[in-house]
Amino acid sequence: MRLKSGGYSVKSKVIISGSVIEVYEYENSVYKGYKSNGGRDKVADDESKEKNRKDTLRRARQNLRRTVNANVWAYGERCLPKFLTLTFGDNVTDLDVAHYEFLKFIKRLNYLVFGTKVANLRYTAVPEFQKRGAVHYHVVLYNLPFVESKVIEEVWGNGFIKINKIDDVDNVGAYVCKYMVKELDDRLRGRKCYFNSRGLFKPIVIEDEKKVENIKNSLPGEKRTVFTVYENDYTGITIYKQYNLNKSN
DNA sequence: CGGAGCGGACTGAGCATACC
DNA sequence: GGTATGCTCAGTCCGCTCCG
Repeated sequence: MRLKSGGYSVKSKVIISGSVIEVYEYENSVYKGYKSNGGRDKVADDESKEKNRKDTLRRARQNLRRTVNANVWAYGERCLPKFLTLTFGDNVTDLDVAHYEFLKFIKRLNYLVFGTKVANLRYTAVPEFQKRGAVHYHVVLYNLPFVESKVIEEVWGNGFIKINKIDDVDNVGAYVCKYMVKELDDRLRGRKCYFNSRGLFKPIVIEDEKKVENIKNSLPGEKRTVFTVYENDYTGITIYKQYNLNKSN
């Protein structure tokens, strides 16, 4: 349905992130492509701020999950995805210092593996504060060929590392999200709570009514992992279903 | 010399935020 | 659920240093 503002309305939506397929069905049509006066022109009060932060964190987690699922296992048999945990030996608590070291590490590892300064390494990283206050990183490497963990530890050079291949996790995105800070930490206020390399695959969003219908009809019921109904101020009663084609029965 | 790695300048993608 | 805004930071290019 076209709207006079040039926008259109959507009743249902499908988002495909790798093997994970999400289906949204809205009670109220959702308008897209219209002009709104969103944006910022004043500072929110404390109560709104709290709400905004929770919103931000929820969305960040959602985007993180989708991005990871859209990229994991997307780079062929020879570059299977790996989990990497980077820990600082020294008690590095400053995010700027940590990020700086992290970026240098990515550059070195990229150079070692691909023999070029062009950034080929594809990754997603989530910083986390440990109990002792030190920063450490959970990284998903999407296209790293086999490298001995001893070598990676040398390249890191800031402490110890742990690397695992990812094989028996159905929903890697959800798994990584667990590492993302639960409550938005003050130390991460206004900062990125995860970051990606450029050039990653993006989740595919389908809004065309016929295509959505076709997909809905072809989804195998036994692969459904989530079914929830919730109410939202803007979409009304919303039905959410999630399928994972990797789900083992 | 040449490989490895750092860092500065520039640029644009995308994250956090605010509001509908 | 959506969009708009602001701005940080990741990628690129490339020159420099260090060190064998």
